[in-house]
Amino acid sequence: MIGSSRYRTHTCVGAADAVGERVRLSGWVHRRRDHGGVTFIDVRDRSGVMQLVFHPEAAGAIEAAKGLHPEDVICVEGDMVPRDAATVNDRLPTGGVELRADRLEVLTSAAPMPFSVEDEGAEANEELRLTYRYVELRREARLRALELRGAVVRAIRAVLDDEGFLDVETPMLTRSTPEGARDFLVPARLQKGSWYALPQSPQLFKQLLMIGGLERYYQIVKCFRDEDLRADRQPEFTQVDIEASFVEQEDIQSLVERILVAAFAEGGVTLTAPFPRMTYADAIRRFGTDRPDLRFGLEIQDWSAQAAESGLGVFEGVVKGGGVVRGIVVPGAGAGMSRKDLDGLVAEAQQIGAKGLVWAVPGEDGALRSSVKADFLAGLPEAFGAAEGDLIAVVADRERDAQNVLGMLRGRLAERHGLIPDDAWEPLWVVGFPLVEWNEGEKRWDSTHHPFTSPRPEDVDRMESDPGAVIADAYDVVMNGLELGGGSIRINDPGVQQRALALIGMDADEADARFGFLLRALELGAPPHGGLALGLDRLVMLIARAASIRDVMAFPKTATGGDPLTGAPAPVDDAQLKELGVAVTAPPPAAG
RNA sequence: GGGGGUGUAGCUCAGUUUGGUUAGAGCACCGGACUGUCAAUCCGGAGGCCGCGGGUUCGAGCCCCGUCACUCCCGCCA
Repeated sequence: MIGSSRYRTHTCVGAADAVGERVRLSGWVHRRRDHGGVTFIDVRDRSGVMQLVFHPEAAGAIEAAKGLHPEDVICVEGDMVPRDAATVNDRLPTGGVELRADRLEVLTSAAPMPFSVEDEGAEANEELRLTYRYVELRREARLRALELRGAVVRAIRAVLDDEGFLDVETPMLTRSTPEGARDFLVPARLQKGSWYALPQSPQLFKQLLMIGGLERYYQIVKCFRDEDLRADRQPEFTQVDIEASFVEQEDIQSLVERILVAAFAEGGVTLTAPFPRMTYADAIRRFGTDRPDLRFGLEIQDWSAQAAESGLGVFEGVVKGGGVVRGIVVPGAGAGMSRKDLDGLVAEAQQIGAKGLVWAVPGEDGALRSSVKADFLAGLPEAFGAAEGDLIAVVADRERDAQNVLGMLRGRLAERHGLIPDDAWEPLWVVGFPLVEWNEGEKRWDSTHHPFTSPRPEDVDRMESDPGAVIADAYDVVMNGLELGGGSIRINDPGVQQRALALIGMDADEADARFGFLLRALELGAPPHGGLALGLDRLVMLIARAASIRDVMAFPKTATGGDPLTGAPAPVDDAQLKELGVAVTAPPPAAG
């Protein structure tokens, strides 16, 4: 064990094997039980907890023990002894032994805690826990999450190192690119008026490494995106970034499968490779999302043809206008839902983006409880295979919007009605993404993945004539409805790259100004290459069965991007700004 | 930018339904008792800008308006 024996000869849990020995432990006071005569202290270090017992004979030590407070840092010495049979604690890994302490040194005394370390059942509110994150990290659950994260990283590195991948660092101060997420910017003091951007991913650098002949690169690296936060999204996060030369899609996929099998094994989850594949088109059609959760059914069904003849004005109008009428069946969900619940479901659908929602619940003898007159829905339960007590939710809209709403409702309803099995793991490759998508607001084509993604070779000829039909050599890996990572085979032909940039509205001059360095590099001998990036935080969150990405990060930020511990972000001195040539136009933040 | 939830002692929460005396409990804290506990127990004490601001009212923790913080979701996140 690393560490001077001045402080300890064993860890708290390790000492359990040292019965009969003289033992010294250091750690935090977990709990104190003072019986007037005999006094017990549970001392805790990273390994866990050991019970100390102080007897009145241990003069000096017991007086000090009676004065201890939770979280005092102490060093104790004594004899490891087995406990009497009657006092064994089966709920504690070290419950068969105890340290009969006769020397106690308080290394540091602690002020009263802002919240209890030992009572993990009482979760203090998250802002307070983040303000005192270093106290919260002492809790078992936090500690184990970080240990798991470390183990997952080690497992991933082992796979990549075995395969000859080289860990190479890329710059954090780099160039802003207009596509994708909003950049975090850093002013350049030596070139006032110019800015660095923090990387959204090392995308271009890893391609340049391939052109540089590295052949196999990986990096476990921080990335930055200035967008709104979510339970599974932080402004700075970690990617497992991978790129390889002379590879095809299947090579990357099987490598990533080996990585994920090893990573999930750290959490006791056995995954079977190869993972199933599904095309983007199928994913959207069946599940209304490009990252389907396959742990449950509730597939989207089409009722457009029948709806066109239903007699219901909304349905007929939508279908005539080129839209669709589609729905999902939630087994057993309708039986317990009141009119108020069902109205709430309609409101929820509208908040998600639906214009409306028609619900129906088949009852006894073919009766139908529904939000519109049952006559309009004749044949619907039969067509959808709905049984008595099931909930049928139907949306009529443009195809894209209907699929989107139903996709979201599908997940929410499955969750709410307990249709998601515990400890189920359903990995999936989604492939065959379109190269570009039409951006109606901006009236232009946007990259689905990013502008360096290669079209399938057989589609290159159609890039100009029918851009929307071009399929990309891109692939996402999905687990339980969460996107774990995505990648692609990259363009390695400068001409095709130029055409890809032109397709998303970048003329030759602009392309040259922004990505001239890449185009030039592609002209100087670029091997075929491709790769993928995994979201490490999300991956660990899944393996840890955590509810939030924050649970597997040591120092996460709040939903408004703040760090209650350090107070970041914060205003800076005028002198600092002047030195950088930066002026602030925003009003000063209100004092807390 | 939009929708929902939360905010009362250091912490976790009750009190808000139906406005009405001095706002309670457990843990933590301070003092005391206790020789085998493991959420130790028992006795006593201290601790409150009821998030903040405004309004209604004879009277507001409770009703109304605004605002802030945290949180979940939509938008956003190549």
